[in-house]
Amino acid sequence: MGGAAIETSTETPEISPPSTRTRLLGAAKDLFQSSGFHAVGVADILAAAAAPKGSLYHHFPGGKDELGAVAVGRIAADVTGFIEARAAAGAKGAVIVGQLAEMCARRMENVDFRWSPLIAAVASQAGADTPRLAAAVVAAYAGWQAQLEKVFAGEGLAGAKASGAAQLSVLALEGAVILARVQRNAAPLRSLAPLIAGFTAPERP
Amino acid sequence: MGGAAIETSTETPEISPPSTRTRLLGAAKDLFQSSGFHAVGVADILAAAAAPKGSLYHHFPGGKDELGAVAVGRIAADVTGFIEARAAAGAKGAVIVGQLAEMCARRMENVDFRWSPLIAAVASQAGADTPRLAAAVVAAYAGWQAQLEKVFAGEGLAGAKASGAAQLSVLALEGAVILARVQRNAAPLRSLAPLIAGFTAPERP
DNA sequence: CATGCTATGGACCGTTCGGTCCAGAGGTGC
DNA sequence: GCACCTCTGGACCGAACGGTCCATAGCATG
Repeated sequence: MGGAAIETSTETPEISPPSTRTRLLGAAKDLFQSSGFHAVGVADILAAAAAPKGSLYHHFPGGKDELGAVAVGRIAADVTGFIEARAAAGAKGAVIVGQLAEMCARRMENVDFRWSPLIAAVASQAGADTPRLAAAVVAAYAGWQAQLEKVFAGEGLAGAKASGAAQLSVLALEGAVILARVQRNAAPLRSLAPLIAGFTAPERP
Repeated sequence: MGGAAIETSTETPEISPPSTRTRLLGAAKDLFQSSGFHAVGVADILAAAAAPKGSLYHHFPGGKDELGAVAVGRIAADVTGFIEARAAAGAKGAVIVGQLAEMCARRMENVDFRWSPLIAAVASQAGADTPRLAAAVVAAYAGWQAQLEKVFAGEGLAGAKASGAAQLSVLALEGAVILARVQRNAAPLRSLAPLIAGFTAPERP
């Protein structure tokens, strides 16, 4: 394990070793998105990350729950970053959602629909026994929605309308991902862009 | 593989013992919708149904997988029946979807969002290790979509448009259920009716 | 009554689960 | 050198998992 490289790209204000912890998170992200939370065992994550058990519980004393929560946070941050970048580039909200959907579609097609982006697969499994995971999921959805709402508002939609459009975007994306995965067909994802565009179009006379 | 002829065995075709098999199915339906597939153990189902283990594997030799598949078939049939009834009564597609959403909203509010209708919670967990469950989920979505498509077509929408509207209805319902559950707020569900209505409104001249 | 079949009641099984514990490697400051 | 700390490696654990097995209860038949 080369310890020379230092990645400061992530948060963790303290000294942050890039190696094991990062690999654990990467493996967790990938596996949770592939199979959901309950279907993945810590042994699977450990194997994928080539890490021993002790390391996991050293870096994540909260165990699987905490690992899942942080992983969801990372996934959410990926999406958040994408939205932010596109918004900064001046893209309209409907376009951003369309690009997000197209990205999801491509990635799912590439792996034969054995994996799905976003967190729908995890969202429906967070319960009282996994408080941190549940909180992370709530935060992720709230974050996306708030961000999109700002974008929509920025392009002139009235408050309630912007909020509704943001909510619709998130729910449609998650629903489309589920449907696409089950049907092994990206069509639902590709139907989103015109839908959002229509919803956010200026009022009809 | 296509059709996925899941034997839903509608309503006790033989001598009807209202007993063990029915209780098992009811418990399975409820628990899977509450917590998803992997999070529920057969012991939980057994306890909720007050049935011994032997009975489960007598009635469902395929084990948990088969039980889940049949349970999903029942859930799907419930919804199918509702759509059929409303359609027969002459309701428009958009209205039916709105009523479905409102029904979901009410039920989720009643149990403080600890339970969700439909099968989103199960859909994202069906994998290669649960072939029957996966097939049942596919069949459920396909069934709803086909049924709604027929309703939309019946009220004058062109083929592609009717198909799109049906797909949108299903994906939006599932997405809204997930979002509503996570946020503990039925607002996403209540935003659906106008959305579908707008989408299926007659083309502007 | 004897037979045969379905359904039930649990004891029991091997596996896998998430989690704990501790010995020690490797670095850093005194 | 020594003490101290973070991090790694993996043996180990009790509990829970899904599933098998069989004795037998109930109830139709011959």
